Order: sequence, then structure tokens, then C-alpha cells
Amino acid sequence: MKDLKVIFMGTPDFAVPVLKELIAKTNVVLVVTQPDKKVGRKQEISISPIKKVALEFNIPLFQPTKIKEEPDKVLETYADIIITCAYGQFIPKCILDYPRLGCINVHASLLPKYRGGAPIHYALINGEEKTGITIMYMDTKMDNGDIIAQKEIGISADDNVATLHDKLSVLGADLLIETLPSIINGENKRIKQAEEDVSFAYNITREQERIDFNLSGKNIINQIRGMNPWPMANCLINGLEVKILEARFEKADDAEPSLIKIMDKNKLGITCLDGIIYVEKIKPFGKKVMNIKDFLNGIKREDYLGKKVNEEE
RNA sequence: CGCGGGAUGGAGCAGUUCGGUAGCUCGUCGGGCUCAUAACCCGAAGGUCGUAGGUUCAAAUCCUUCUCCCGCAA
Repeated sequence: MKDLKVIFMGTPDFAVPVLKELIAKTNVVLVVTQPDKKVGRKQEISISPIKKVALEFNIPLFQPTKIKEEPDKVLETYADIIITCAYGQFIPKCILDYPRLGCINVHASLLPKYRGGAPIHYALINGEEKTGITIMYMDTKMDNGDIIAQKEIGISADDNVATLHDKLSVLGADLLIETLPSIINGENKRIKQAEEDVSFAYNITREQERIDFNLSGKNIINQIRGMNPWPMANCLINGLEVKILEARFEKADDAEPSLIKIMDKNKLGITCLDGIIYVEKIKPFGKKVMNIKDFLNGIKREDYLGKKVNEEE
């Protein structure tokens, strides 16, 4: 495989293990990644994790603002295959048609479920018991191409976005390397995606981050872990915006939902549809992440007790 | 110059408006109570109030500089 010429397209951390495996096992001739952006409070230039790897291994880089409008650099670089992983842009047809072995994508879900940019988040938010990696051919629609290989992975109760992300990103790299020989010799499978099972996992919006305590405890817990550590589920308590990173649920009957009901030295309990959510890790506005005990230590608890959640002051 | 929040014993905070002895809750250590305890009671240690400068008889507090941390927006 060392003589296989590969163009790799990817951007975030998730794609790093995939690129590193490709560098180790094949001949990566070009890396395409998103342009450097001004990021953060100081508007500092940040380079993508994939660019860092490319620089480290001295691989030629290409960072088009819109690859659709400037595909030439790719078309001028000879490659047997193009492999993408979380690149972040649609690839134009002229590039898709270009390499002799096609364009292959590594996607972090069991397609056709969860097409789009946030498959890991949605698998957790929806309380899936398993997810996985799909290796697939690309076509002009998002994550729509034929499936070459899939591998499942179980989701455990203590998984969050970070742990699942890391597991899947390694799994993706492994499965790709496993699958690559069959693609090279043309013996790979090619399975059409079942239209009726298609679902989408678009990027999380700001509104989706707000916790609705009128929902069931299970839903809320899934939302919290499906957004931890990024982008973090939030709510308003006593008019203060807090991010909730970890919580646990206890079933109970009484309960009008959305009330701050239990408060003592170590516990902050908020009622939901079918019980109480005990917040365990919290990040108050402008502060660092802290254990609930520390948070409760610094506030006047009586100001909060009995207040309705998500109401402005 | 994108917007805003923050820095005070080991932890979380109050005090800053209007300058005048460094405070609260928790933790730690010691002692007591108890069959026992994460509970209760008594006591102790622990802070150049992020940095540098300025104003002042006097600065955590007012003015200026810088650094670091955090959320949003991109």
C-alpha cells in the first residue's frame, strides 16, 4: 500500500488518527483542510489539527476557501484515491470523478442514520445503544454514497461526546486501513443506503443547548452527556446562565417540573417530568467548571430554592 | 481593536458603588461529644486581595498598564 498515492481532506481532531494512519501506511501526496481562521477572544489565527499534522510530516497543503470554485490544485495533483474525513465542505463532482479508485469518506455513524456534521452528538442525545463508523463512497449529496464497510461500537452509560469521539476516531482509522486493500483491488462491497432509514444530524444550534426540564429525566440526561464537553447543555437558574456538564436522574412521582426543589450542602435537584435531575458538574457564567458542592458553597441557597428554572430574573 | 464575565488563604464566594483592622461557607489539622458517623460542639493553622505603576495620611476598593482564565459571536 506504500505506493498508493492519496489526497486527504479533513479538518478537526477527529480526522487526525485517520490521517496519521494514512501517512504511516500509504503515500499521502496532498492534504486539503479548511483555511486558517481567526478564532477566539483575541481573534488569533488558528490552524486546523489536520494542518498541524501535515506541517509536521512536511506534506503539501491546500486550504481553499471554497473548493468548489478552485478545484484545480487537486485535479493537478496525481492521486489514486481521495480520502475525506470531516472536511467541512462539499466536494464538487469534477473532483469526485477524478481519482481512479474514487473518493472515500470516513463517517462517524452507522449510515444511513445520522448524516451530517454532528453524528456523535445525536447518537448520545437520542440515547442510542450503539453507533459506529461507516466507510463509504462519496457522491454529490451529503453522506449519501454507497457503503463499503461498517463497524459498530457500543455506547455505555458513562460515555460522553469526548469519550465516544476518541473511540470512534481511532475506530475510523483502523477500519479504513482494514478496508483499503479491498478497495485497491476492487473486491470491496458497495451497498446502497436504504432511503427509508435516512436521518440527519445537523450541527447543534444554540436553542438546542437549552435544557427543557419538562421532558423526561432520561431525555435530559442524554442531552447533557450528548453535549459534554461540547457545546454544553445550559439552563437558567435564578436568572443565572449555567452550563450543566454532568447530572444524574432519580425517578419520583410528585413533581411539578422545572423547579429547584432539593438543595442542601451537596445536592442541587431540579424536577423534571418523571423525577429529579441532580446536577453534579456545573459551569456558572464566567467561571470555570466546578463540582456541584463547590457551586453550592458559594451561593445563598435560599435565593435559589423553589425558583423556576429557565426564567429570566 | 468583535461582545461580555472573572482573578480575594487549599475550594467556592462576599466585600469594590461611597477608600479606614481581611470576612462567609466548606476543606485541612487538633480537641470534644457519640456505639458510631459524611452529623454536632470547641479551637488552630493558612491570604504580597492576579502583575506593575499612580493618587492618598491611608487602597482589595479610585486611576492607568500588563498577564492569565471563561462564555458568546465568527
